[in-house]
Amino acid sequence: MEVVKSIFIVDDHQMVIDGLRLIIDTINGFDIVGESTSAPHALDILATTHADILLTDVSMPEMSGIELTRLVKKKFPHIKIIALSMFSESQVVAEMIDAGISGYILKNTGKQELIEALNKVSCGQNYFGPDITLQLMKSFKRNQDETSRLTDREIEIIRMIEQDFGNKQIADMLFISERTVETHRKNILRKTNTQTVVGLLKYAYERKII
Amino acid sequence: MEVVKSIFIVDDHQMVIDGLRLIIDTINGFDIVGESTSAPHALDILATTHADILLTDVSMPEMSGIELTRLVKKKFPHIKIIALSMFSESQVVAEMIDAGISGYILKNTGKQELIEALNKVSCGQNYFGPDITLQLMKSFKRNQDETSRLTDREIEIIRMIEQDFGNKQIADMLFISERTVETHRKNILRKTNTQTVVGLLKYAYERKII
DNA sequence: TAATAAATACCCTGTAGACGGTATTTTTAC
DNA sequence: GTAAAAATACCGTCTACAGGGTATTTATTA
Repeated sequence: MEVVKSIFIVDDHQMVIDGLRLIIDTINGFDIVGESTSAPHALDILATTHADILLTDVSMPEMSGIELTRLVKKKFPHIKIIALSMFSESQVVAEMIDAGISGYILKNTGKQELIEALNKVSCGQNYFGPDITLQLMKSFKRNQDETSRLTDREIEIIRMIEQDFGNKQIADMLFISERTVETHRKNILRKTNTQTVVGLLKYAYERKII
Repeated sequence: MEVVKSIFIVDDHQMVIDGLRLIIDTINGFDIVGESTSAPHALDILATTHADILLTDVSMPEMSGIELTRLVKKKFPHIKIIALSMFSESQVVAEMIDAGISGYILKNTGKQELIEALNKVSCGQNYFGPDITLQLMKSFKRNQDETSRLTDREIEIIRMIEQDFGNKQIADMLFISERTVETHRKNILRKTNTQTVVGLLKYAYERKII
């Protein structure tokens, strides 16, 4: 007898959830046990609902898919997570992988990819669409000599740079030395492979870091 | 016998045009003689259509309301122009006034304002909604010591600064001296009342200059 | 045609920040 | 408990650019 896997869906657009339901209803072996348009809300429900697989959007208003993934993996490590996204930004994909996802699929690809992902993940494997893999390869190549992931502190400082604060001001606000801010700035520019503030901000905007 | 004024509408959203039609149909003394969702297209039609009043959107893809206004005023000086906009950015309003509009109304205000504007403008007067007047007053106060309108060249340079080009590069691309770029940059910062590139770009983004 | 605005150009000064190091403490992870 | 990652900190150099002038040529407009 086949084991039916239970799925929980989180996406801030109800329409997307409905679409996923339609697709999943056509395949055997999976059962949707819950849904939510809000990540924090989903966390609450998951405490009282048994789910094997969590399908979650990446960009959501209250809480990003990355944060949700981290929290779910912490509280319910047995739940496998598949990320759904409109974009294949390698920075985001990398963070999601780091957060513990088992799969990442693009919303604009066909239902076949979703089905394959569900099957793979449900039997313990990972699934990343061809586009994603390609992106990751590129990104890896570009950053093979650089650990390019920005730290929380660095992102915090990027946000302040964007507010047009100088090193002195940032130092005062964070209660750290101006030297430290300089170091952070230096590391940020190196990691993002940019040379000036303007280039950095473009980089940040493109990757939706700020 | 009342003279019926003919109106031409330009807005890239057909929905807005339809809404305006509904409102204008309820009032006497006005007749819609044409419409277009494209500014260049509208210019063509106006050559063969008699219109007294042009209702135009401010932000449109191919050609902005400002450009359209300038061209219409040049080719058909008798046509009175009323600008429609979602925003009351004083910079934009000022440019529209400079271009030769007779009225400026916000899209989110009631139909009463539109009717009043049409009546005022059709008998040779101007009409600017209370919000607009307020904005202009503020702006005037802020810039009374500064001629703050940016020139075309200056905006061109802002766009290049945004692309993260240095003074040297900009100079080369525009075939002018680096000194000239420095002067422009200086004037831009003075006019926009900003100190750094980042501040300038924030200013530009807020006012939708770039 | 006279006046005004815009675009062009040069010079000098001071400083913020980009870029090169090195190094210690704290936090996280295994 | 130890290794790795992140955050902290300092130093020197050098350049791009902000900010202060002044001035000429080229539209534009009255």
